[in-house]
Amino acid sequence: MSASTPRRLRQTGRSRTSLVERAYEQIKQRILNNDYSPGYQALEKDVAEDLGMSRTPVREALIQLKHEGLVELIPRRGMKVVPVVAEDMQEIYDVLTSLESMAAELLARRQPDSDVLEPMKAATRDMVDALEDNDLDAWAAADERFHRALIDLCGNRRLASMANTVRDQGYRARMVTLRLRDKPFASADEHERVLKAIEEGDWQTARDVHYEHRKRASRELTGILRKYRLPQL
Amino acid sequence: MSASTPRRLRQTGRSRTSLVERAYEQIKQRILNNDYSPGYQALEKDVAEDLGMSRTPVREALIQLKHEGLVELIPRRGMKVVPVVAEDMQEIYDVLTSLESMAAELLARRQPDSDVLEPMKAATRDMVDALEDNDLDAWAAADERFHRALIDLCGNRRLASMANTVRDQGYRARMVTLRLRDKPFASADEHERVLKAIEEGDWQTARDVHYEHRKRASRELTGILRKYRLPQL
DNA sequence: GTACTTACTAACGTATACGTTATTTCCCGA
DNA sequence: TCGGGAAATAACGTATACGTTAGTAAGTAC
Repeated sequence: MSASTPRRLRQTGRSRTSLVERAYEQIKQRILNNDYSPGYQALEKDVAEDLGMSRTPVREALIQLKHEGLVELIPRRGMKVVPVVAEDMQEIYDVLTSLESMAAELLARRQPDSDVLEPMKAATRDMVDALEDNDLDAWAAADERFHRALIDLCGNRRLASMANTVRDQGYRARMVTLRLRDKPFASADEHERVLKAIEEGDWQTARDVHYEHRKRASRELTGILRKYRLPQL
Repeated sequence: MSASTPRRLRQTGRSRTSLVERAYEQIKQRILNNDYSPGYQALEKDVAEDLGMSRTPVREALIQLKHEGLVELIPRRGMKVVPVVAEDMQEIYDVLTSLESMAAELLARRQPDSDVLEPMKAATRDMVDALEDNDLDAWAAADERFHRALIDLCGNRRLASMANTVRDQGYRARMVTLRLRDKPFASADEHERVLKAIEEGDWQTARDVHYEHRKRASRELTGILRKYRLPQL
């Protein structure tokens, strides 16, 4: 009523993104940034207030996030940020191994021009540089870029969408374990071997090397989760 | 008002499944059964009337179906059953090849007891019998059961969910092409080889044989789509 | 006759109201 | 004091109302 309560603050007119999209992005960001930690529960109403909108767009965004495995919807208890345990991480990495090695195969089969692969090459170079600078965050970002580029370039949109979804599920765990693991020296080298095979059109090798790359990452990650007894991420 | 218009017909009390779930199942069934053919468009309101409920649960069901790639949601035009063209089928089968061959590998690695594999064995036997009886529908159903069982038994729930989703996307095309292709003699034999490798714990062979199995099916299917110039399925 | 503008219509996006149901708390009895 | 039941509360599921926007058609001007 008073001047301090600006009711009807609705986005009049020029909103390019719907409230559902905004709710989706913001909730997802909060989960990935650990603002909503694993296990965090909140009622639809509270999330809606948090985001300054009504329950409806929040509900629709939550349905999507449920599909992506980031939240669980429990009647009368609201949404819950699903914790990822070691077993989940195993599942996630097995799917990533499967989909990404197929992506490497598909990309290699397409015999892409050298410049098409530039994003992957640049990401790999950045990984080497970041490791020399001892900048783990930069390394992780570059590693993320490599895998994202591989997926984006493979030409299979369904595969890309699924791989991105499942990669997001492991994002928090990768961030947490980043400083608990040994220096990731092997990755850039493996990336270069994948790139070489792709450039040569040797799709079997591209697939097999990437398969081993992800398997190794999986072993490392689940090993750390067990070693440090990390209950959930 | 009159006795012929039973207002408040709402599911009072004992509804075990929510309207959203019912909407989801029914719309999906109609799509897979071709009651809603590829390209079919309908407004939210019309679908809601069709199912005898309001727009809200229909909307929420449609959001899920959009995520599964079965419908597209176009503002002011309602939902559209997404047609699957040859290129989509290639994408679908590449993903299936990837995920299912990983499933075969995972299952083989687990060294399952022989009786665990019984659903897959029974399905394979049924395929042989159906082919002898010249019963293509029974063959397709048994083939479907084999692949579903493989996915269910592999132990990776994320992989299973994704594989099921993408398999549904190809369902209509498989049904349509069932009678356009040569008799599927090879499949049961390939299934038996996968089973043998799984039982022996030879996960590389299980993976590779299943990979080739799906690749072959993919070639056949996309070949038929091109040969018969099937525009969309 | 064609093109542009304007007005009307219809569908969706969002908010909100309402009824149902699950959960929790309190009270009573054993 | 503990357990069970009932009532109250709170959250969700669903329906519906409302406002915005896009699409369409008609009319006018050039």
